[in-house]
Amino acid sequence: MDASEYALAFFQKEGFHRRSCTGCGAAFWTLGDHTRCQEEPCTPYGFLGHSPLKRPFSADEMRETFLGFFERHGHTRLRRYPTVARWRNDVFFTQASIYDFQPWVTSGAIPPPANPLTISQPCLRFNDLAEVGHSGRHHTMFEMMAHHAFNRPDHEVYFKDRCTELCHELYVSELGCDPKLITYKEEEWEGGGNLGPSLSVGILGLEVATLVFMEYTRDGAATKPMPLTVVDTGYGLERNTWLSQGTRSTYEAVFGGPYDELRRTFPPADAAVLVDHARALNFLLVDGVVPSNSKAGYFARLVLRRMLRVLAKAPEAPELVAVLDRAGRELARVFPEIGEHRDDLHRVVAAEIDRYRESIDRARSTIRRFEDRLDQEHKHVTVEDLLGWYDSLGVPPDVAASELRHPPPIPADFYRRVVKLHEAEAPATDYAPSDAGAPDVPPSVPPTEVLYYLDPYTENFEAHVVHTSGAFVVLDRTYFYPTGGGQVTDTGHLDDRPVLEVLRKGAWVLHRLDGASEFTVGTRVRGRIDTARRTQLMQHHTATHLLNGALRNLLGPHVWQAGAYKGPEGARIDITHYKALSPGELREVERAVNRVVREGRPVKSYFEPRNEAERRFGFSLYQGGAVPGKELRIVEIEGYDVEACGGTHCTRTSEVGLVTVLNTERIQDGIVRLNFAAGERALELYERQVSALNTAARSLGVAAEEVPKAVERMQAELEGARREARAGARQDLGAMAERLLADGSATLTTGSLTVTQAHLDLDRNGLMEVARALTRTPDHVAILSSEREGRGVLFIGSSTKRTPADRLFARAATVFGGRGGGNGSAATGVGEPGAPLEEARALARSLATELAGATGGAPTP
RNA sequence: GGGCACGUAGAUCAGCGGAAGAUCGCUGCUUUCGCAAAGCAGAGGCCGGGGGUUCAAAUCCCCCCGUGUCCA
Repeated sequence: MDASEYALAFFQKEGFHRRSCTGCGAAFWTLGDHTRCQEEPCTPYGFLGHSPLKRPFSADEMRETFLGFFERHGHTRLRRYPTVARWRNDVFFTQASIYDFQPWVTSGAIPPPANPLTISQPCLRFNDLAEVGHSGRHHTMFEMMAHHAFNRPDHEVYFKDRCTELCHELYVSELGCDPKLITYKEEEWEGGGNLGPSLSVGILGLEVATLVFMEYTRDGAATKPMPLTVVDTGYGLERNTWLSQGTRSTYEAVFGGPYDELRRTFPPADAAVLVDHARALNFLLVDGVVPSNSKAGYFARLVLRRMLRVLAKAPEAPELVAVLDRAGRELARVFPEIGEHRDDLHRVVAAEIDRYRESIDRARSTIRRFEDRLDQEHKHVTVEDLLGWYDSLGVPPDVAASELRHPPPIPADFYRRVVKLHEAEAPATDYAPSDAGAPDVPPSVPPTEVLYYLDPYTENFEAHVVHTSGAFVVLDRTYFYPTGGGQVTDTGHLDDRPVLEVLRKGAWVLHRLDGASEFTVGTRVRGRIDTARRTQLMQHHTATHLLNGALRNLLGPHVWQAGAYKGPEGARIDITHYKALSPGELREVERAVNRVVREGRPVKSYFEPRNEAERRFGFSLYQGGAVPGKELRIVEIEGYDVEACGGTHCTRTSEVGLVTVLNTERIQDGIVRLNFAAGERALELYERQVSALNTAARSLGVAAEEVPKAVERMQAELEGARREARAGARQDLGAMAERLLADGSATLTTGSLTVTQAHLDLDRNGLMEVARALTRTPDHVAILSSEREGRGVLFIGSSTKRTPADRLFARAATVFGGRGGGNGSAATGVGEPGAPLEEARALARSLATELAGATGGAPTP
């Protein structure tokens, strides 16, 4: 990046000079006479014990000071966004304040909620999990304080100069830092296809802030200016609080009381892990993450289990919920939503703790059995075994070792070796935009005016064609609803041409026809919506909100919508929940929903400023994901459910008609899916089910209500009959064996050995059963053959070691030709077509009598 | 999203190419005034589902389904 990028007028005016750090070589700006940038490792921490700021700040004070400062300087204060980045599918968590505005605001698709703005955004990062507690400054959850500005060519808010000036003023005037202590280090920033200059702000060894200026887009090797430039700053709340206090670690500075209390029982590193994880878990849970084995839920499980493991180290340790609660109370002062869900949060945590205990108990017994087996072979458990158990059973190595009589030493790099186990695996799939397949629209085309919010019942309208591309048509205005928010596309007609699909791309709505568009730009067209389909979609969408509301009421506020689909044939909603729904819960939900349907409550859809809406309804608004923009579209079912939603809805709940939940399934750990239908479709399905039930009742000859009982009875009968048949067959085969024994021509007794041989009309299993019956007595050899599909089948059983069945078979096989084998007590095989079965049996028999130490008579047929 | 482990009797599990097992629980009998206990006898299995390989599959291979776990 060109050095001129950093030659800010602000630096010139204030008299900063540019130096090259003798440590890392990077260029930096300063008012002081530093030869090195004021960041670790070039400069060691110099604030421990004596802070450069005017006074120590608590975390709450620091946050308020920061936000207040930027408010006074023309910024709008925003409430935090959820820590779970539901509006993005490339990441699970909000990892920086700018994530709140990606991709829609930063790409220019949607205006920012305020401009400029300031926010303190709780962020979650799990990459340095192992460092937490040890480094003194790593956290899984931290707050990124920030001021952002979004500049359009026609509306410049501020950029490098003003941003740096604000930052400098914050530290110097507001926080009382000696201006000579601050260095601004030049750094190139690049991410997400964008790049720009950035300044890293260092004070006495600590990087306290980063100022990033998103200015260019990467286009291969070349770069081009962005139409929208972005000021992206980040000031770590924890670091700045630490700076102001100069304590040994950030944990003491930030966590105060809860940390000190835990220090009475735990060493510093463990106490830090507990307070850090407790804070992260509070946010995760309140934002609707249910612990599970994959995706976002796994991280909740991970931190929860780590807490349990740390707590297990001390016998007098508090309960996990107590630690969680203590952290929650601190947070609730600033984030009231955390205090509101306490009881529900406890239920979720209790369920997860139970699961962990069960899981460990299971693993323990597996480990014990494994060692028992090894003992018999005089072997011991290896480190590889421990790794395997951690990976597949989830037993931490110390727990496993405590279970073993001869544990291997646990290597220090155990967890690094676990990571190695996973190195060769395929990476997670990438972000795929939802408008795939739609062509780009030139920016000169005026944005589409969407009318479906004005009146969702409109069937016919007129509009002008403003752009066409292949089969796609863009109108100046449209009532067609494009696929989005889980609601599928409208269909209908433009003049006589069928509209198969409607997509949203940026500011435009694209109508896909059944073939190349022949419309010319400027033509007036008549649009007609397929209203039967649209009505069904609206019913499904409103029913989705009703279900969501009912589920949250019944199960608790940990229930969040984790996905939804509203099609013409049916709909589904996925919710976060820690166990499968019982039939009773399901019935209750269905009843509650249909009661609200019958009540005919108004469904109000309106736009409202986001801060106002958030203040009134809280974060549960964002069931479908956080929606950027100054204004939110609110869909409110009076007294029941409120969500930010872009879909089309009925205006009264009674229009939904009927909601029937078809079934539920646990689609993954922590997520339950409800398949349902509403309106016409629900009736249709209902009718179909009733008619199926009636048909079944008729053929069973019982009343409809009796069908379950009748089926149960039939199943029991069937089971009994099958058992009888099996017993009968066995008896028949037993009788056949009796007859063979009674038939002198089939058996031959030589000394103590009895040989029975015969050709029967049975399959291999039949031969086996007869042989089994015959060899129930000791010193018995059974040589049985049959023919199946033109090939001879031979089965030999022996109840004495003197005449091993496999040896007898091997002898028979010399003429039999086929392949087969077995063991001492049973052997079987299939012969070549036309093999002499009789001779084969005779050979086996003569060997048997020979082995029994006696001479046999002539073979009998 | 990916890796690994596991699905066998009501429960917990063994068996890992050659005729489905153990322990507990259950039923009956013996013993007892009765219970507990002991002894004996017995019932109880689509070896998760579907394909394939093989003379032969609970066992080996592939694909599903379910559960657990680790890693993103």
